[in-house]
Amino acid sequence: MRSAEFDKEQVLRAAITAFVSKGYNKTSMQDLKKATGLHPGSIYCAFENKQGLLIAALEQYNKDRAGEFGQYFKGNKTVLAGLKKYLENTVNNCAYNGPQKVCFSQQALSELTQQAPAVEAVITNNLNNWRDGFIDIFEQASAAGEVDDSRTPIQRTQSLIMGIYGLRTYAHTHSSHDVLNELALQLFEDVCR
Amino acid sequence: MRSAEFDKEQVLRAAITAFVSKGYNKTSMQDLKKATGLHPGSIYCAFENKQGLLIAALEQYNKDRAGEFGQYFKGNKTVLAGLKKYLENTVNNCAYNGPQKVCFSQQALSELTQQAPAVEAVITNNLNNWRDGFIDIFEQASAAGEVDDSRTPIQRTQSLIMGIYGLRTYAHTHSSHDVLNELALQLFEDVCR
DNA sequence: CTTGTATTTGAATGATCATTCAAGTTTTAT
DNA sequence: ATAAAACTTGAATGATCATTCAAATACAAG
Repeated sequence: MRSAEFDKEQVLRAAITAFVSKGYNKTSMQDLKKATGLHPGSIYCAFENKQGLLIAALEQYNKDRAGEFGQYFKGNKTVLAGLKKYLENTVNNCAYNGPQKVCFSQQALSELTQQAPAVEAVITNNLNNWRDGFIDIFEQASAAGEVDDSRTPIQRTQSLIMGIYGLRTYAHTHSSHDVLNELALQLFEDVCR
Repeated sequence: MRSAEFDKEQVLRAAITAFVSKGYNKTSMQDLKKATGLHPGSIYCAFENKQGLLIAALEQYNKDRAGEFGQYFKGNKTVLAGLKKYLENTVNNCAYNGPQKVCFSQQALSELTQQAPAVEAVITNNLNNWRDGFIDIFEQASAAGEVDDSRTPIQRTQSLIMGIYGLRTYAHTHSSHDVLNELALQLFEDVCR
């Protein structure tokens, strides 16, 4: 009996950074060793294999993002003001030149779609949680009369998520902060109209 | 002096299918040999290396898509009717379960962003051509009075492209034909409003 | 302190991969 | 017909990779 010497959250966040910067397939165990400080054997002892580390990292990412999500919807006059802030933050992340530019879940989804069911399951779970958060937001906005009932919270959420996906992909080629801001604002209007 | 024995377009289309089904990194030369019928040496003789084949394939894809693009905007009563058809086709491709589900350019962009400048340049060129096509469409629509001038053709194009990116990504997890259709219709309305 | 158990280490393993190359084949030009 | 040039073949090469493993280390319980 002996407990692990490393801090799991710290290791997983380091792994996330490594995976995001090169993509899953191009990130070698050596890269992960450098990033996490864990030797290959330790990684296998703790996470079974490389894919297990990816799954654990995706789960950590989900946890982190879920916590972040709540922050944007506390202490605002209106629910929609929180959504606007959330979108501004998304734009800033997209326009920022460096790692973490993309969403880890979205990146992994693009790379591993239809290739690793276990990974896809975790990602789908992540995205469903995210979606449920937005549905809740739009239900609140609807109850507060901030949006009318011409579209259901689910419909608005679907359009919003689609828009955010698109915004992130758009940023891959055109990362002008101004254009992205304009697009995000238009998305906000279209979704809340 | 001797001309190549293979049909270049045919080879490149086979390569596209191979790349799309596994992603660039996971597609081995053996996979490409099987898909194209070309031995490794021939591929290197004709395309320099694997990345050269990818670039040639992306250029072929661009050509094919450019031809396809025009088809959707010929013989319609209105310009916007053509756009609607185009979006319907996009939905069908997304909902279709199999290879070619995703856009080759978009897939390669996600996988190789900030890792292969030569590849990124070709993709950016592809996407710029695509964008210019839409700008032209919206200028026609504007001239014909099908859309007002509350937004410029460029702005409408940016929102449309963002939406299509999002639609394709959305389809990765939720490929219900009905939901995608609804999303596409809403996108159409938002962009043409 | 001792023993059992779990983790860590880091080199070894075997597979896979992109690329090269020398020999063979086909075409073109003379 | 002959030679030169270009393409094809497919095995060889060397690098890289995920994974394994045996030895070393550290912890917990008795």
